Formats: sequence, C-alpha cells, structure tokens
Amino acid sequence: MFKRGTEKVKDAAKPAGERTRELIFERALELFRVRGFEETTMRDIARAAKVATGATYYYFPSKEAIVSAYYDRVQSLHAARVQEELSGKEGLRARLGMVMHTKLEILQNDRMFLGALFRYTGEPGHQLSVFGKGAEAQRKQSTELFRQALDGSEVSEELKQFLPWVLWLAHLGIILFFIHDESESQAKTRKLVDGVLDLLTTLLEFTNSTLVRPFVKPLERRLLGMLREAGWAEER
Amino acid sequence: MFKRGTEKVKDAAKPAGERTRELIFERALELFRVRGFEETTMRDIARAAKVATGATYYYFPSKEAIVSAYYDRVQSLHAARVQEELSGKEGLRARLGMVMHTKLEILQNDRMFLGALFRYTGEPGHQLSVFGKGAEAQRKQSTELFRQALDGSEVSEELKQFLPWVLWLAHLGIILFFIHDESESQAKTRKLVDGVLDLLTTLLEFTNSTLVRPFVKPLERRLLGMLREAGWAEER
DNA sequence: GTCTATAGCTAGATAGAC
DNA sequence: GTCTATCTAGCTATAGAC
Repeated sequence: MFKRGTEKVKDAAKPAGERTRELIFERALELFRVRGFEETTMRDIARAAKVATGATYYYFPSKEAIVSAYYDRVQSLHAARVQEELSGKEGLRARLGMVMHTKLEILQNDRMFLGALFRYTGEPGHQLSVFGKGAEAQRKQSTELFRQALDGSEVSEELKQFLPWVLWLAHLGIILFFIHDESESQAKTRKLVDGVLDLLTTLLEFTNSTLVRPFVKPLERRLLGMLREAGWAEER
Repeated sequence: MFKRGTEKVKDAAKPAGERTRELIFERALELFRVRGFEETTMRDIARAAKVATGATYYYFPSKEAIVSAYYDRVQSLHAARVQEELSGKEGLRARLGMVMHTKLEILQNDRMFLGALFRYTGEPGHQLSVFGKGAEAQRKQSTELFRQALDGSEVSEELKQFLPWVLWLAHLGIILFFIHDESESQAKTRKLVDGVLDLLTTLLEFTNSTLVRPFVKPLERRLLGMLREAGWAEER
C-alpha cells in the first residue's frame, strides 16, 4: 500500500494540494460557525486561508460545495460512530435512537450553516440537490446505517425493504426541524426524536401482534408496491 | 363600494401602479416558464416589461419575491377551486383527492421554477422560508383547505386537530416529488397521491373499527401531545 | 406615490497567465 | 496549483420627472 515513489518525509501521505484544500476547508468552517454562511464571502475564506479566491474555486466549485464537503465528513464521522456503538446495543428502539441522536450531536454546533444543504432541494438537475443524482452515494450510505440499525429486530420482510428509506427521509425532516429549533440545546428536537421513535416501535409491535397481523400484512404490501412505483425502497 | 372620487373610466378599478406591477409580474412568469428561474435576470424582466430595473425592485424586493407572489396567486386560485368543488363532493377520499389534484393542476406548467420556493427552507430567519414567519399566513390558509375537506367525515377530535397540518406537510412533500417527477404528465405523482390517500382512508377506517379503537385512541392522544410540544397542530 | 435613468456596490464565479 | 484580472447579476442609491 505505498504511494507512488516520490514521497516526501514531511506530511508523507499528503501532497501539497491536499494540504491547501484542507486549509481552505477548515478556515471556511470556522468562518461559517462564527459569522454564518451567508455573511461569509469566498474572498473572506481565501483571505483567511492566505490563498487567492481562484484557489478556493479550484478546490470547491461553489460556496455550497464547501458545506457539502462538510456534510461528507459528517456522514463518515456518523458512520464510524454508529459502527462503534451499534455492536453492543440491543433492541430496535435503542439502536434507532442512537443513530438519530449521534447524528444530531455531530451537527450540534453547525446548525447556523446547515441550511445551505437544503438550498437546491427543489432543483432536480442541480449537483447539490438532496434528492438529485449528485447525492445518490450519500443517500445510499445514510440509508445503510438505518438498515444496520434494523438488523436483528423482528421486522417483516416488506418493512425491511422500505423502512430504511423512510427513516432516512424522516431524519432529513428532523434535521430541518433541528435547524429551526431555538429551544435550549435543541431540547425540542430531542423530544421529537424520542416521541417519534416511541410511537414507531409501539406501532411496529402492534402490527406484529397476531390480532391485527393478517390485516396489516396486505397494507404493508400495498405500501411497498407504492413506494417502489415512486422509485423508492431500493435506490435503483 | 366606490373608490375615492377621482376614478377614470378606463381601467376604473386599477390605478396605474397596479397595472405596471401586473405587467412586470406576467412578463416575469413568461420568462421563468421559457428560460427557467435561474437563467432569467432582473434586467431581462425589466426589459420585457419595458420598465427600468428600478421599477421591478420597486414592486418586488427580490427575484424570489416574484415567485412568492406567484404562489400567493396559486393559493387563491386553489382556494376558489376548492370552495367551488367541495360543496357537491361527498366522502373523505374524494374530497381530499380533489384538493390535492386541483393543486397539482394549477402548478402543472410551472414546475420549472417552483424550486425557487424551497430555496430558503433551511433558513429560519428568512422572509421567504416555507417554515418561517413570513409564510405563516399562507400556511394557515392552506391548512384551512384541508380542514374543510375533513368536514363531515368521521374523524376523531384528536385527529381533526393535527390532520390538516400533517396533510399540508405531506402536500409540500408531494409538490417536491412533483418537481422532480419526469414521468409523462407527472403520472407518477398522480399515482402517489392516490396511493397515499387510499392508504390513509383505509387506515382511518381501520382505526375507527371497534376492534382496535380502544388501542388506537391513546396513540392518537400521544401523537397529538407530541405534535403540540413540537409547536404544531395549532399555529400559535 | 409612480416611475426613469444611471451609476455603483458586492460577491459568486471564471479565464488565462505563470 | 495558484494568482490576478475580469465578468455577471442581484441589489442599492440617487436625483429627478410627473
């Protein structure tokens, strides 16, 4: 696993370009946190990183792209965190709760500029649209975490096929709520997450009870069929 | 009902300013439809309406504000349409279907620039955020339509208190889906709407059945309490 | 209050030289 | 890969006509 021959001893693994990129990236995030996304200009970022504005655009095609890169990092932090904590955790409620709450913990200090992630939600063609082509890999990775959280729980085959996707969608909604939540430490969002999960697990148990199962089963089938037609419950 | 004294015979009801405003408005929408929102500049709009750029800003504080004004008109068209068709319509399923589908009909030709409505979704303070202060009146008006559609149907008191809000939220999601839907005449969106409504009415009937009602009732209570804490199920 | 004309600011984004 | 110069477009400001 060696990089090709001409390695420097100092910062061996990282070519100069990579270091510049990270410098710009970190300075940008600092500014976003202090001043907000809108109020921070690309010129500010370049100045803070001691490079020309052109250099910033060399690494990030737009200001939003920086936030997008930030979100990539969030995802990978989150994935690591989930892998780590999921192994010991028993019970669907606790597992899902962990996934949701760790995500919020990671985002906690950056609510100010998270809104930029949603800017192109309504523009299908855009590279940075949450529902667009450009975010496909991210969506897949994120739904995968929810799928893992479902592992080992007694959930029907039908549900297993679309529940991760629904949870991902719900988690997007929660992040939006989180952004708008001005309560102390975003306690309202935490309560909402717990409430939703409590309700969900109660419902799942309910649908698994022999009393209503025969009735619920065809409903799950219909729901699955519907979501498939809509192009969900399987990213291609 | 007379305007104050000095009325002109020609275009009696409309002062000159109102006509200019409408001219700018209509020209802008034409350009948005043909070229798209992003590609249309304020200078283009002014030129097309044969006014100075300043005049455009005199009537609309921003480019997005034009789309926002467009959406105001959509709402009022929709409200009129719903009033008209709701009176004769029986049955919850049919009534809700009408509300949803008429909305989509009104939006049908303008999918190209609807995305601009969602641009500030993640920015709480912004005047044009869907969930912000500035859209409160619009939200109220829109949820009111869903409330009316529920009139006369057998829905529990608990559900009546938050179902309109949930339906409004779902309808936002549907519009997003609609924007991204490239199927012929957006047939997929139509199917999704029907599927969701079929499922919803099935579920409502189910929850009303004497078999499960005792179990479902407390769940509805919990859900209502949860949504209230989150600040919903009653705009203020 | 309703506009024109014009000039200028700001900041995102790009082109091309080195 | 990095810089300087430049472009573009949203937006503001102003002064004046009606």
